[in-house]
Amino acid sequence: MIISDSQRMWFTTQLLSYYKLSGRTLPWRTDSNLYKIWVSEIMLQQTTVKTVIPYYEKFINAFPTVLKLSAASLTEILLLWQGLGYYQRAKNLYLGSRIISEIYQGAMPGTLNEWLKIPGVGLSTASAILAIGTNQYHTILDANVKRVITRFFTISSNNHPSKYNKTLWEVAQKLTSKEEPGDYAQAIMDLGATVCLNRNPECGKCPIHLHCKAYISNSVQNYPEKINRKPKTTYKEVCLLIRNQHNKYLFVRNDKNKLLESLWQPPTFPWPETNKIPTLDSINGLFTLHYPEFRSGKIVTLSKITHDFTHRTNDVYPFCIHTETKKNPTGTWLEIEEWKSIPVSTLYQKVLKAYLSVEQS
DNA sequence: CAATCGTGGTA
DNA sequence: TTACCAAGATT
Repeated sequence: MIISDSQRMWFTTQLLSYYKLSGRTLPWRTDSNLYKIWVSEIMLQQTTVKTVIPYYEKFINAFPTVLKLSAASLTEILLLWQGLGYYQRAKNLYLGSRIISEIYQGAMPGTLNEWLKIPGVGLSTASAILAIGTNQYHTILDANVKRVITRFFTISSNNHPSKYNKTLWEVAQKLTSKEEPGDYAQAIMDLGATVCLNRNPECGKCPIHLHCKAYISNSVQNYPEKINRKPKTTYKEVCLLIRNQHNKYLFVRNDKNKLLESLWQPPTFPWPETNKIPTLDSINGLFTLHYPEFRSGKIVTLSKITHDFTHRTNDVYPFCIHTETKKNPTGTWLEIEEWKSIPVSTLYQKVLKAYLSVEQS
């Protein structure tokens, strides 16, 4: 793809004046610094601005500097992150804050290679941080940029995803403003997020639509190409609300599975039968296998909870077990409403809230 | 490198 | 209701 200097100049000029005129006012754009931009960029990975804003405000309020963040505990951080998803990001921010505090003495890194060593920071995020934070000449390639440039040049993958991605990086780089790379990065993201929308783009409001190949050929809806996803599978599990003689419930931290790792939840075990649902009688064998110390006591069957992830559906079959154990298992005993003091995923918040509403009725 | 990792919004 | 998708990185 050949892009001349004059093409680039026109493209960037249009975007920069668009940004100056109608760029969004966002929390991480006011009273900004590299730390806050880093936090915002991590939160915004695969997550919409609207969802991020309240999380960002709470996070920066609790951890206003990288040193404050590095002095926190992972639990404190996950408490503020719960419900936002992709929890490895929170752990990476924590790890990164420790690196910056110890290796860089709290000074935010100023080069691309330094940022690329921070966990969770890839090429696009590192470039965004430096372009926006320091106006260094770096190119970003996020979903917004991909949407804008695949439409503008009608770029297709032709079943060569690797070559496709390489082309996108090259085009994105050739278009990047050399004078104002920071504003340019924010301009093209604002355009993608508010005008060049995935569905129902508002091409009439677009500052570059007159030269947009997809607009000219009336094929905007064909770009970018849709991602072929694997068919979603259903995963069934039994969830145990284990209640002891002090009216406390057992919570455990997920240290085994990558999904929802480091978050807390009631104990669970997988339900292997695809076509049968777990019942009081049928869970007995597996219950004995997984939690022999809690075999005694009454068992109450609760309603199924379903939760959709991107790649699979979880069907959770909760049971409430009454037990009188003096053993101290791995985990912690809490009053049912005390789950709010530990980080819990949206999935298990659903389970707990449903149980609580049944308990009260 | 294709699969994995969360959640809420939207059509 | 279901499917798709968002300021991607990692393995």
